Amino acid sequence: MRPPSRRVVIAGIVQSLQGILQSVQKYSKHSFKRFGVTGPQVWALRSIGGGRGITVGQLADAMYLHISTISSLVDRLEERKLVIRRRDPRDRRVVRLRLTSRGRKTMRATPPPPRGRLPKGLERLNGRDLRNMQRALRQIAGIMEVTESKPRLED
Amino acid sequence: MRPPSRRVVIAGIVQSLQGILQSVQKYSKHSFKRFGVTGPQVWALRSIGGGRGITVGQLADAMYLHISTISSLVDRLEERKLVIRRRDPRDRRVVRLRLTSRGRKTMRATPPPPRGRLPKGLERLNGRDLRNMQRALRQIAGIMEVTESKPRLED
DNA sequence: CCGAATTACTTTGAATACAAAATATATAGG
DNA sequence: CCTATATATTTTGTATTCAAAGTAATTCGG
Repeated sequence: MRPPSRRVVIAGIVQSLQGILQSVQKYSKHSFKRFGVTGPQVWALRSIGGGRGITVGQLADAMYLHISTISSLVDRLEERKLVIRRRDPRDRRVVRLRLTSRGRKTMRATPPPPRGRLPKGLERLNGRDLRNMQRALRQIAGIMEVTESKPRLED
Repeated sequence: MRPPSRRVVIAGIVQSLQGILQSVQKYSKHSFKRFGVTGPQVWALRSIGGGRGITVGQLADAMYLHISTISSLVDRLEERKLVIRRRDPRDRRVVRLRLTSRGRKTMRATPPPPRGRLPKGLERLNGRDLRNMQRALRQIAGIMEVTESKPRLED
């Protein structure tokens, strides 16, 4: 039993990545059918959570998404009475978000979405695996020429 | 100078992955501004290529996308006179796709999109890095619980 | 204190992506 | 032959995503 050829390894890598990209969408559809909320919506509910009034911009940072994406996502959550928008009286440019009781119930009922699950899952890996993973992803990012979006290290 | 903490490494990993996911879209926007075709469109042009009449279903397989996604993508390519749809006379359910001369010109003028660029980029890595990468992506896929979409190894 | 710049968010517009329903054609069974 | 089933594609509907333009509120410089 000889080791897999470079070609096979490369094909496997491309496929894994494709699978990761799609698992996000697959989860989303499945979640919508079962619980009535999509993946990003679940993720947003969890990010808003019990905290008292995360802002739209903070939510965008937390989810690594464009503010306008969050804005329309929140529109839908608000339509479904899962979230409430409230202008901050001190700085009236700011909108603060809170879960309704329905929102909290939905949040508790739905399993965490793939992207939300990742950090916790990584906790269980050892340091060596983590460093390898970081290296690998940086290499991929380099090949795909990612322009470092937001260099915030928060440590 | 102490080594980065686990937290920082994990944050870095999540960010890299997010960056990879987004680089696809970023490239697409950039490509559209510069060349008038988006990433998936470039990828489709290349997949159709010089071959004589790939079908819509085959293109969906090649790009790992849903047929309906391809159908509307081809709509846009056809509107812009980059592609021609032609019903197969033998089996009139089948639609075969070809590039127009404009389509070929556009294909040659645009750089390959991220997802198309990945396999070639990986060629330049050494075996150790490739194996590490495969391991890393499998771990991530495991955490995200990817349901193996299409087990086609083509080797 | 007032205009300019900045900040926070929303709106608009377009592409991508999937699923489900609809359409059209082909094949198989009786 | 004709109906049922299968296959290939399109259509419809919704969500996600980004960028750019627009709106409203705050802050800063003179």
